[in-house]
Amino acid sequence: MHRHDGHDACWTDAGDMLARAEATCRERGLQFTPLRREVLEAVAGSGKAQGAYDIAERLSAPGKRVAPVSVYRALDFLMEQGLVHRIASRNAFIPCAHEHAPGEGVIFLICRSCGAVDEASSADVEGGLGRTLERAGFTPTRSILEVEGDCGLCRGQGGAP
Amino acid sequence: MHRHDGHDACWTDAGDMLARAEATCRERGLQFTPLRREVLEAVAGSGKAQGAYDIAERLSAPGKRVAPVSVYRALDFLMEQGLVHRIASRNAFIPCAHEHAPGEGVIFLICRSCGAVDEASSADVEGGLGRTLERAGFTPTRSILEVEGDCGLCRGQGGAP
DNA sequence: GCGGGTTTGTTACAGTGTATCACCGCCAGC
DNA sequence: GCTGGCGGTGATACACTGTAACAAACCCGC
Repeated sequence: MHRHDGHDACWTDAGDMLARAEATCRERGLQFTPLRREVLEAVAGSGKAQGAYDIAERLSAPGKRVAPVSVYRALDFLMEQGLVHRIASRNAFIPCAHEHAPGEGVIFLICRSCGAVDEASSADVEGGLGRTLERAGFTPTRSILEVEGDCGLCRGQGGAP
Repeated sequence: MHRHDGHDACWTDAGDMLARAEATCRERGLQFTPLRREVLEAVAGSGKAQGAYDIAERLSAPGKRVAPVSVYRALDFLMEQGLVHRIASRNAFIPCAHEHAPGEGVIFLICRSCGAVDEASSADVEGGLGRTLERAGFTPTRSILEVEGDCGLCRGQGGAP
């Protein structure tokens, strides 16, 4: 399981992630274009989940506007490649913190104080969910599990920094 | 656990639900106003999850417009009372199909063919999730668990009706 | 009746996401 | 070299989702 080691060092190194993204795309014969790289950097640049419009604003500069629609396209691509996750309860995006086994479920732990999003996984939860779905006669294709609360660091500090 | 017994009879009787809503509000000293009743009926009237704007449109008639903002307020109230659930992955709302034990987690099973949303709960999943969160040092306040897939009926029929 | 709280109506607006078309760059094939 | 296709990007417009702010109506106890 992935654990916080500090509010600003929550994610794996940005360099690692970019290298992994590049490798993944090359391997699959897909283009890791400058825009896609910048969007991934922007998503990873903050410890928090980023909205598409936040990303667009962050990438825009006087004389170089990045439209939200471009950001959405890049995000769609990055999500398809499993490099970025979408947080449905926030309409926001986070970089994928690690490689997932194919089909492995992810649990998002969203801190309501500092806004950081941690990823966890649990065979325990998955097993229980699988059994529950089977009992219900339901064949899953995708599942979303998001938990809001207080991360250990924030609780220790008694609130947001 | 709640089970489908047909595409059009998925929910508990609308009458039951309205009676329950009325009782809940009376018991808590809250008003079950005509608007709130209509919104609850509209949410329950279709087997599918309804968007707020769909509900507004459905409640509007020539000469009597119901604005989305009013629907949102009614939905907020109904959600606070636990009479309606929000499906984060769809930005849509469904009636609560049964009484939940306080603090009990709910699993939403969303059929991608027929759009019906079933509710399930599982002590198994909750236990596993609780242990996982504890290991992560995370204190939960709210959790969302939504599974998309094919319900038994649709899979049996090989698709949407 | 009056004051105060709650509910609803109305308008305006912010935020989120998609459709559509045009343009560019690249590369295979002639 | 030219051309035609294809994926990526830019740009505009638009639909959908949700909230803020204020006014009017309503209800209830005094």
